[in-house]
Amino acid sequence: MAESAPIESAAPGGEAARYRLHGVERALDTLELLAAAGPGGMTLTELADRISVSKSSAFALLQTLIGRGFAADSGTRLTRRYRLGMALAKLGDAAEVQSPLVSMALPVLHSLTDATGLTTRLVVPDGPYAVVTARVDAPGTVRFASYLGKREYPHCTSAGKALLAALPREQARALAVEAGMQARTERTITDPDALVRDLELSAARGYAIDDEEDSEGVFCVGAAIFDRNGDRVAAISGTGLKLNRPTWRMDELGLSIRDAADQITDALGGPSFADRQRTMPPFASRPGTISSSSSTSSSSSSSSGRPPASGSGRG
Amino acid sequence: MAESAPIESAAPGGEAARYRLHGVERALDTLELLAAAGPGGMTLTELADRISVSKSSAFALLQTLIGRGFAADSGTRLTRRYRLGMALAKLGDAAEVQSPLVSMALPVLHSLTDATGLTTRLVVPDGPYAVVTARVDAPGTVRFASYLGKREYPHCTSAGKALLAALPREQARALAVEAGMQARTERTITDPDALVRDLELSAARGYAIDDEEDSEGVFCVGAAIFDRNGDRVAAISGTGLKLNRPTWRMDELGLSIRDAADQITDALGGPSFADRQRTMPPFASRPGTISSSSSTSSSSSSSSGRPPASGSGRG
DNA sequence: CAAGCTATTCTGCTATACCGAACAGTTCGC
DNA sequence: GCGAACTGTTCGGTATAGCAGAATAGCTTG
Repeated sequence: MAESAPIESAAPGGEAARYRLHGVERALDTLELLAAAGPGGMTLTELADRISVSKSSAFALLQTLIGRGFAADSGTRLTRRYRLGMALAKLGDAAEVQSPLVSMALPVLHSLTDATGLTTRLVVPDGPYAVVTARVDAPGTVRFASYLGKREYPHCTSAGKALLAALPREQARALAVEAGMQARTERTITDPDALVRDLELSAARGYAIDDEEDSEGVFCVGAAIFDRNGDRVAAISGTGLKLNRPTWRMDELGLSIRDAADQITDALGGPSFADRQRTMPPFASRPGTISSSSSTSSSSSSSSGRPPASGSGRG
Repeated sequence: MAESAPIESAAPGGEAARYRLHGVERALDTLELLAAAGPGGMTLTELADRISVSKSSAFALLQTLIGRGFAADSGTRLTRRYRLGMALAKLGDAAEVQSPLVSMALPVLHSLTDATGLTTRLVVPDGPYAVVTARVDAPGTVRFASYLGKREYPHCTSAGKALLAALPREQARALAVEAGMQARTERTITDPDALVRDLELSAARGYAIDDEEDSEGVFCVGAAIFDRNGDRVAAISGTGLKLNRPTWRMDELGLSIRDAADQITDALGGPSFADRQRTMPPFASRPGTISSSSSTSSSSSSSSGRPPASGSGRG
């Protein structure tokens, strides 16, 4: 309609996506939507609605995905529901192996779980949050519900606090406030000043503790991982039931976690705990400009590793 | 390393591909190619060659995948290599949860590993082979290299033999021969008649044993899982080091594996070991009229496409 | 038995995403 | 130190891939 005017689509917002394939994006949308749908799966019309395409397009999409094992269907014509296919399990497994960070962390997590009996996790920062990237379940007993990709709060989880404690004080405070500092249990720290004091302690000893602050009866301890620039790139944490575990025991576990994190930091060429204590005063405000964000190198979204609208989003 | 022979069986479609989206298929090709590339990843031109598209198309494809976290790149302009992204780990995790079979099997595998100290796996049949679909690593010691999607041989692995032993005699024999019955160690059974005798024993006791037949120093025991039609749909297996483990111990473990498999079979509404012994004589040739292969659903290509000339009999 | 939902099939039009070729860096060979 | 040769990146024209919309078929409900 009207003049085609192929001039500059002038898309408001990010134009970092110059070479983006429309159809492929829809397919990825579909996969993520199916993942979010849970075990129940979704119906075709529901999916077509959510990704804003016609039913016929969604149908073709699903046929393609199913033919390759990336999706699966069940039920009869009227009761049909679509879910993810097992081809993705294979790729997900390969992705973990191919990720340098995960492949280095997994053996450490395994031996940590063997030694302590805790469920251990690797998380990476995403804005204020910590997203679970790898996990090793503890044997026996209950399994903690932590699917990969889960976003944990910064103010009430050990991994979140470990990541915060590796930042300058003001920045850590700002991130925590940004995420809301919502009360999860009676012991959740909801006051920014109290949190800052807790982070100071965490930075000084090299590990953070969540003592039933995120979930009743559950504690966890976490420590950050640093790259060769001294920037925090991840954190590991160990989770267990508070039952029969006195407080002093958590500090003992904290040291194990800190050592394990240092193993990975060392493999990355980063500074050990002792190094960090020496070179950078714990939790201090770093001199100079803090934010440093706006550079927008934009050559490609590769090296930054940060998705366009990640940090401030949330809503 | 070590050409484990069975390469892809990915059905090129040929039929039922009426509503297939080309662009999406290329994206999925890319992902599977990257997965096969291993930790080293691939270069752009290499990938463009393998999927038969121009470099510019492959570039756009990768940009799209990277923008969504489905792929990742590293290195500088000339040293750049592409690999899978961590978004796939999240989806793979979700796919496991959504798969009814896997979600039922995982708790069983966990407790089996807890109880026996073995590394346990869930496999599903794919033609003559058994592909690993879920896995629980044993604590400590060595980890056995078994990525998800690995195809195991029918004639020299416990899971493969357990699946064969759930078929009519002639069909099992044909499948094993089709897969080659290649010698993997000195103890590998390479004679079809000897294998059939071993399968008869396996069917009678309800579990199969691989005693260093696939890998030196490694044993495993496996048992099949049946659906409500009495068809084998999967198998579970436990793997351990032969070291210090006498033969009679393997039979003890076999009973545990068989019981665990029966738990899953029961959840599926299938016949227990005792039921099977009663209704169907072990490893007998079924009368020709039984609709073993052609399952009822199969409306679309949902159930796995089997390679054309597989030994499914009936023509 | 009809109403109302579902997944499928079909067809034409348009914009999508291919290709080929030129550009721009970086690392080799000599 | 220069050029050859390889990488990834950019750009436009063009055919085709894949979109929307409506019509069909199947099942479940009242």
